[in-house]
Amino acid sequence: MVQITLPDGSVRPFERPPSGAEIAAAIGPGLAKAALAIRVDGKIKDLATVIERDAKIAIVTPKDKDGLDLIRHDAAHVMAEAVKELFPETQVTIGPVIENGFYYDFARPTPFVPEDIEKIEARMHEIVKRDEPLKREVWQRDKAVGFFDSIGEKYKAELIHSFPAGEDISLYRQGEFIDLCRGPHLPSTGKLGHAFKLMKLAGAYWRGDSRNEMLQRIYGTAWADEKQLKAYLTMLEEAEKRDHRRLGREMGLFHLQDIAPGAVFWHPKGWTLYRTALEYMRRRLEGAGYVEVNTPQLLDRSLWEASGHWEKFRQAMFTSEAEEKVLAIKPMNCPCHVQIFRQGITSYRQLPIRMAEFGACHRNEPSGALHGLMRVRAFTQDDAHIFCTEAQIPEETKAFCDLLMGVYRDFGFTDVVVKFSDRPALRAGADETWDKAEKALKDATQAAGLETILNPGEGAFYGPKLEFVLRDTIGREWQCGTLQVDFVLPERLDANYVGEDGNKHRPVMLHRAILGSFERFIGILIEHYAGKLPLWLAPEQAVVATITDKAAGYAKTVAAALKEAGIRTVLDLRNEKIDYKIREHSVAKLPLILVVGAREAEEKSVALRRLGGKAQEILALGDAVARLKEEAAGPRSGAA
RNA sequence: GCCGGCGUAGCUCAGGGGUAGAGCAACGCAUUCGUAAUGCGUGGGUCAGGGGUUCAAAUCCCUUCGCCGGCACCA
Repeated sequence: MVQITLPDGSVRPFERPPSGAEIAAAIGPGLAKAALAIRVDGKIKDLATVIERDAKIAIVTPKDKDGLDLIRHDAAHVMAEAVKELFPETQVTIGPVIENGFYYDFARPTPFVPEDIEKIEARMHEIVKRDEPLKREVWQRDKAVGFFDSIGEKYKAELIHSFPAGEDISLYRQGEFIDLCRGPHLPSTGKLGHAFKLMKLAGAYWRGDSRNEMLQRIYGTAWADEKQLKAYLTMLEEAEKRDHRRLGREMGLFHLQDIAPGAVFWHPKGWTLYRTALEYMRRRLEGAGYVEVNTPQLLDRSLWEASGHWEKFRQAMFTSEAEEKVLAIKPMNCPCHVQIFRQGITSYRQLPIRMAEFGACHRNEPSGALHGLMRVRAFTQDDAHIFCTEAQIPEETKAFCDLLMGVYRDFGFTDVVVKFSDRPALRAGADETWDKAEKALKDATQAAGLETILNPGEGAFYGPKLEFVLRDTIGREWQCGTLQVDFVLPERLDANYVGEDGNKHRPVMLHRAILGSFERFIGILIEHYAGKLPLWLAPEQAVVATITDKAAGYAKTVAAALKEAGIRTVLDLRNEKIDYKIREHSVAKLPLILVVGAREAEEKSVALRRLGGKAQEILALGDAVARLKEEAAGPRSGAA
């Protein structure tokens, strides 16, 4: 007698040890049909698993997150089976579940071409129709290695070699195809259903190492039903519509050009947006007790040798020559800031010094990494270095976290994940120093009311760091802010201050940024808002559009009044129908349209229409200006 | 950097050995209009760059550059 406890707490006795499928059938025929796997005391197993003793179980269906993962995992296996049938010379390697789908990496002498993908997908649907049962088999390790070697699957054999010795190996058989896999799996290929689609073809290195051979990866997406699949595909289309590269062009913000890979040509509107963000940051930093500096672009090689960049980051640095000297274009501002710190003698009374620079940096990013504004070679950071004593780390960190969260809020981001990266295996500095630095960072984030996720061993070699990740409207994550504790650079570049005791001491440097690079952050803003920027950031905030020439004189008065109030205003006096003008300015995502015709000119009013809205609001000119001035001024928090 | 795809007018794209095309945009003329596209007309090209095959190349081949999707990288 086996007692099976169901999720609702009820207990069912079975005469003989039942399989998962039998339990599902005992509960009901609907569930039996939907059943994909069984959860036994919290662990997912094949539906065929026989439950030998009393247990708490749950039947896994496509509605579970786990069930969906099973579907995706099986989709990968079915794809591998399809590939083996169509292209028998191909070797299979690994095929995991990923967010929204799955992939499988294949090894073959010639890469797949896009038409192959269609054939593979069609074959997958056939395999689902065949409804092949999946059977788990447990093999001895040596036998498994021998088997995979014998059928020419050397990657699988290599995988088994990397598994712990003495462990039995599980294989799953479906039709003619047999694959190394931990499982669990669906009972048969028919359970996969047809809500999947192969998405893209890509190269990927074996075991993620660029020294290894490149495999052919096929990505796919898979869902519990057609409706979910369609929703996902629609979401991808929506994401494409908010692509900052497309919107940047459509809205006339910037362009990129072959003659300057990884560098941005900012057009007037884009530059206005950039400046608005920069001036906002400048105001916030001033309010938070920072001083702003500006340092050279080209610096002698000797500085970079001293800082350690020449040794570690040479390949990412652009260099130039002048009179037989090698100069490097700065990839970072920090060594320059230490130079300013070193001028004259600094007293402990002056610390902390918060030194900010909107410094233009260049990094020679690999060509394949470049991506619109998100990954560029020339960029400007909202960079600052806080020179302080060890004792000041907690309060400076707390103050920084507060400032950062306020800034994100003002830009419209409230969902922020904080990652805490602690000491890496290879590091500089004594363990006691690390203890102090890590504790200080952690305490300070707590004091600032922030939860952190541990990122073990991912700190910089010179100190622990915090990383601030924003989540945008459609759920994507962007790492923007950072705070790094650095004991090394002050040492290498010989920065000192005179302490209370009259002796020389090393300051600690906190490297910190909130937006990261302006280029990238503006890209994120564009995508977050799908181009519909909040009023205070919009490059053109208002347009005054006339209905007839008769209102032109008055329209000029209205535009002048708005400009006088500091609102970025354009005037549209063109001889076009008002429908045309409204459509054009709406497509351009201009937040405020003020329509004026004979009636408004007569009454000294405006008809205000907001982007996306249908209704118009008739306001007296003076009221409109006063109200819009207030709205367009932007966030007030922390303003200096 | 690596694998695959792509590069034709400002944008979106058709054309695939024999005179370079469309829509939108731009420009001109007419229209003076009440909340998401008025009509007619005009101009616009090193078919990414270089080399080759051919009587003839946007088209076929080689190569360089750039872009796109991944991978690796992201100090």
